[in-house]
Amino acid sequence: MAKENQFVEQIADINADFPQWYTDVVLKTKLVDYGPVKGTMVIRPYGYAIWENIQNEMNARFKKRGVQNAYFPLLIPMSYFTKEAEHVEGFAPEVAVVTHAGGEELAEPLAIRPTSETIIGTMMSKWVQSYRDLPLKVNQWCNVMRWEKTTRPFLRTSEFLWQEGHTAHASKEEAEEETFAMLDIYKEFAESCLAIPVLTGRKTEKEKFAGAVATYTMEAMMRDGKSLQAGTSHYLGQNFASAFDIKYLGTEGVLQTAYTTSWGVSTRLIGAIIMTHGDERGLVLPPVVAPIQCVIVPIAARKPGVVEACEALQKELEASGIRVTLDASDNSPGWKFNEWEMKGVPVRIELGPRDIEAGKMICARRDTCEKAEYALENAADSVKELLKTVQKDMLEAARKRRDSRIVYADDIQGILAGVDAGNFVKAGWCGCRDCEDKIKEETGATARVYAEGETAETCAVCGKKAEHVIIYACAY
RNA sequence: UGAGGCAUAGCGCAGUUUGGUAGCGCGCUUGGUUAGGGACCAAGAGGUCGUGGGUUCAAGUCCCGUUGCCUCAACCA
Repeated sequence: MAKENQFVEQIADINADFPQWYTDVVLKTKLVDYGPVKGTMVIRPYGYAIWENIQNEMNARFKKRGVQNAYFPLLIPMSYFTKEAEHVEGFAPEVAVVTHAGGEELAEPLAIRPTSETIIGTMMSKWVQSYRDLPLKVNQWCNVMRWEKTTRPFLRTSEFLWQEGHTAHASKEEAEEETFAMLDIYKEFAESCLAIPVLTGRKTEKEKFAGAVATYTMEAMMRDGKSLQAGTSHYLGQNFASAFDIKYLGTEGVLQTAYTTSWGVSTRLIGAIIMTHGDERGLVLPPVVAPIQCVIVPIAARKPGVVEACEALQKELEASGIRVTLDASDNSPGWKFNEWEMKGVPVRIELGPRDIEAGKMICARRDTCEKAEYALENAADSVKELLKTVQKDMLEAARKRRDSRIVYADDIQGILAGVDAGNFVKAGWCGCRDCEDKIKEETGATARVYAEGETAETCAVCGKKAEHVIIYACAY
């Protein structure tokens, strides 16, 4: 019992105090540390490795769609922002501005990018002359800065890392298709790599990106029932192309304005992984992006042959492409079990004299905490198979949790009761802004996304005919 | 930005009411022992008490300011 208590002291009880659990976990598993400037975080190697795995998976998908990586400057002339009216209004309050450099006040203040539509639009206008230059598809991995009031590691920080893709097209149809295709890629990525089931669809006018014609989102349900916007894809129409003069000569020899899109996901995805899969023992990382997929814990390491057997197994797993670590530290096996569980390593192998004697190993999976015996022969195949199973089961478990917590409501009390109980709530909406505002005001929930293809009789607020079904939830 | 809470060794805390030489547990270092869910013994190292000012013979403790963090609310990926 004393040992149980010791374990509990490490991180807050996930059921009793989820926000504290989150903070404890991200710090204690060494994903992040706080930076010296308010709202900044240091992404430590264990956290950054997750980001690198995310980047690798996404880059492969982007490149398949003909998107090339590039890099645009951090500093953007303030005047660029004023060219698109809605955009500047939306971002002005949170832009950090450089006013001095080289010991002098600058003639024109420079914005630290909160997003790069303006500078990329400017460059695109230079690069696009002919329909032959289209479509133009670039992506950049970079940092952006948004001066937020309240911050939390990964979920909301003053500076964060993301990718932002920007494309320009000759036609509306093509640009819209690109917008949807990227949303599909995000969804497929979230589900197959992060094991996070997402709801995708359009945002309301109130919730859309400043300057977009339409914003499409993927929303994920966190353990506490709140929704996290995990990625967005914007159809920008000709808003930015007009403002930044992205024009081309078409096949008819007529000058035309292009259509653009932008889309992004951020390090917030790491927060989504933590809050979707985490449990009372700490992190549970999906194998595809886990920095360490498998840890080998030697039992009775001093007995002859144990270390050698563990090293041989490590080599074998490494050779087959598994990210494996051998924990050869002096800590007791029990200590290591807890430590690696807190760090969310998907599969743990226990290997001791008994197992070696019998030609076996014990594999414990992190998602269910089940242990099972496997033959040491073909160990790499068994571990690979197990990692796949864990990945698949994590998605299924998350999907079940989420689906059991989507409810319907007819009125505002129903929405309030639903979100208070940690649900996503589907309800009819007449389409007017007043009703949307009223829900926010009275329930704290916001319209996360349109429920495509669903119908309802009446608006939950005003009782008039419902034009849409909306998924409401409290959001991060 | 509004309301509340917190800040003392790497981490978690006591000490503040009533001012009087800086404490505890874990971790860390060294040596020895250690088999499967946070091992044990022994000896050590480690703190200008967030920060600036004030009161006092004397401040972790009292007074004023300030910064950061946490929770809730408003704004946002």
